[in-house]
Amino acid sequence: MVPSPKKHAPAIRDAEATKTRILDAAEEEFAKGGLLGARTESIAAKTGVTKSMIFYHFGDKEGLYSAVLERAVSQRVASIQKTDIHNIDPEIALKNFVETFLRDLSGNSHLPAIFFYEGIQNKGRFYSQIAITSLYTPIVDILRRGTESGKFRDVDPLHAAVNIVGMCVFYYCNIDNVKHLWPAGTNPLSEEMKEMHRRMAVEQTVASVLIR
Amino acid sequence: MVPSPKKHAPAIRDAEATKTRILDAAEEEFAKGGLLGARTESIAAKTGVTKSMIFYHFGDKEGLYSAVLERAVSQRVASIQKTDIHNIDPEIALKNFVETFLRDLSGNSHLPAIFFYEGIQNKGRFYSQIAITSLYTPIVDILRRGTESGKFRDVDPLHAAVNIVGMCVFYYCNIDNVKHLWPAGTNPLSEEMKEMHRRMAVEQTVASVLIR
DNA sequence: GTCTATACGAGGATAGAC
DNA sequence: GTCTATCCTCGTATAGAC
Repeated sequence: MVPSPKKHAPAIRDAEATKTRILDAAEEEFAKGGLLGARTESIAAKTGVTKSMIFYHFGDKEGLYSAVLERAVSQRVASIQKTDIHNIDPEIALKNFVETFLRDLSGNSHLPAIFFYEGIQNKGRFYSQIAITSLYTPIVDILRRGTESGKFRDVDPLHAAVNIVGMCVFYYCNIDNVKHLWPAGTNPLSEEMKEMHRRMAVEQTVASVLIR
Repeated sequence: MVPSPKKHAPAIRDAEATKTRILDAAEEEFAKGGLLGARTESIAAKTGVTKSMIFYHFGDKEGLYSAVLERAVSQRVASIQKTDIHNIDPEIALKNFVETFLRDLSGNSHLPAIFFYEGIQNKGRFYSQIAITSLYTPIVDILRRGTESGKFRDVDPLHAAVNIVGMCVFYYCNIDNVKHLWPAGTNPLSEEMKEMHRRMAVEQTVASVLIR
């Protein structure tokens, strides 16, 4: 008796679910290698579908990439809008913003690397213009208010904002690099470590601009 | 009369000079795309020699990559050894270290991106273990001394050090991303801008850990 | 909507002339 | 030590069956 050629069980036919699964896997892969380094093959493998599905749903690799960025940015924007950054006290506003930003990152730690890659590899060709504005503008505004009110030092708000973001995201961008600083076995993405990083980053951010 | 087939004038035969030119071009290329994204072809083009020369002199792409990292790290180490980081006053030591680090970077602004890539793409497989130690150990030591002496806040020295490095290098890692924050035409790598960044980063670094 | 099979281009690496 | 020509693998993308 001829054994029926066992093919892959064609998974449940649910376009939206498949798209989401692909997006999640892609996010992970793009975070590792950027648009250039990501392999559609390995995204497919992670997702559990075939490569063709990626092209079916997203056209081409760049289409998938754009979709990932788009989803990420809209989440960011939504989160910012829920945050109280217009508090009269600029110190509280700054604290709120950074705190929320870091909580978002600890929930999805792939994003810093993705946007980093986007800037360096593609020079922001795809999206980061918007992402940048939505991230930096609030910080710059808060810093200006802080300086005017006399609570913050007389910093250059643009440079200060860039440096603050750097302080917040570097840890997540460099996990595999910096993890060797801690004893072997320490998980830099454990809740404890992420919370510790958040606490330190918030403290240092505020201290870095406050009048002393 | 038959025109002699004009070939490329085989450049001056100077192995060392050629190797250096290749290394310089490679540094630039690796800074843009990391080991994965760099194209031997375009390194060769920048250098003005053919692809084969790369393989002749460095064996393969990874060999070239290692050579670039090696050169960079040895420069870093040499620079650190010339810096007064053992000053009795931890504030001065920290200022010295960061100031020197940033001056080095402004002289070769490719390095942050290269080491960033190395960490994220190759997980430090090639070199950064050493690079990391040579960079972070001094900072951590200074922070410990500062906390013990009561001049610095009671920070977690490892997290604080990571955040400080992030504050210093982020600007250089993200030039093409953040440059849109300034008026069009502003050159983020001009001496004025680099100096401004250095001043702000030093100030913020010190303020971020100092008792207030 | 999902799979298999395959075309095709890009890029790392080698062979061999000069 | 440098160049030209070529090989071969890998990875994006498409065609077509189910």
